[in-house]
Amino acid sequence: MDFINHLTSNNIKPSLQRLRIFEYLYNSAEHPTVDTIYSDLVSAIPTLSKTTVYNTLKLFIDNGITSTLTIEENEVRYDAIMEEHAHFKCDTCGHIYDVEIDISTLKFKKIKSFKVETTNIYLNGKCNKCLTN
Amino acid sequence: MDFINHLTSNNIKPSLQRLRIFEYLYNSAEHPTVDTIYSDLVSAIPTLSKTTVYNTLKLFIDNGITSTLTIEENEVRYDAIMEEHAHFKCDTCGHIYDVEIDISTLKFKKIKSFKVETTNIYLNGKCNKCLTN
DNA sequence: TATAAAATTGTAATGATTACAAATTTAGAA
DNA sequence: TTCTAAATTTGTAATCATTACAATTTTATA
Ligand SMILES: [Mn+2]
Ligand SMILES: [Mn+2]
Ligand SMILES: [Zn+2]
Ligand SMILES: [Zn+2]
Repeated sequence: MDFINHLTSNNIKPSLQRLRIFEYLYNSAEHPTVDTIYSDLVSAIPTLSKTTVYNTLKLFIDNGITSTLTIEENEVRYDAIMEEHAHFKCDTCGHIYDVEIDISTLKFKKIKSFKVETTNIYLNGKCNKCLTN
Repeated sequence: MDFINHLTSNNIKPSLQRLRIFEYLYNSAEHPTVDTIYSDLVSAIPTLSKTTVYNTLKLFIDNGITSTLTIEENEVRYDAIMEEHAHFKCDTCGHIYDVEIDISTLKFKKIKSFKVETTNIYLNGKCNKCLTN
């Protein structure tokens, strides 16, 4: 993944902050919150402001290279993987897993006349790690 | 629907406030927010406090007769229909529709070893009303 | 270099939710 | 019925994530 090119080709000027934030988000499997992103990056960018993290994520979202996850109310999480997938949150360890899903298998009744643009699927339960412990 | 019996059989003493809040929620198709619930009921119960609305909804959730909807971040919505169904939010008119869905048709890859306990499905798009206008 | 635009930063404001203690209501014993 | 304790409701203050906004810094370009 060429991050500079990815930002540039999505009309985002690749400043240091934007690059680091996107790299972090893309490489993290954690679907981090703003606080986590800020905490983990502030040592590498000592001048970083939390406002910049908010601003930057909003920019990413507006330009279609990041999406939000509200699997749990009161905590917004961010995801730089834009390919269609669902999310599974383990009630025990709290980890959020990506789940591959074929949305075409979803059979809705009675909404043929609606135009569905996005589909969000959130699962809760116990992951295999927690089940075998 | 016998509301008093519904509350009682779920270990909730049916006070006036609890009854009115549950009735309102059950009869509303709007998936209302705390603010809407409070605003719409305060004329009928002039002493009603917003804290009571929060407390009561938490009680309903803990006792399994209400669930939350976080289809949009920054606004929590409530639903007294506990039968499995998905939600569709129209981007144009903002209305949230119930959508019948057969979750058994969902085909996940690679999570056979996970134990899925709840499934939340949120759709966004345009409803037929807004499409034909 | 000089200037304007863009980006970043820090602080204050907002708004939803929660904490908590006081007031009121309810239920049961005497 | 009257008294007392528990349950419920209420109002206010605290918390915390997010947003607004103005000041500062950086970048681009003439
Ligand atoms: Mn993901
Ligand atoms: Mn519903
Ligand atoms: Zn787990
Ligand atoms: Zn509509």
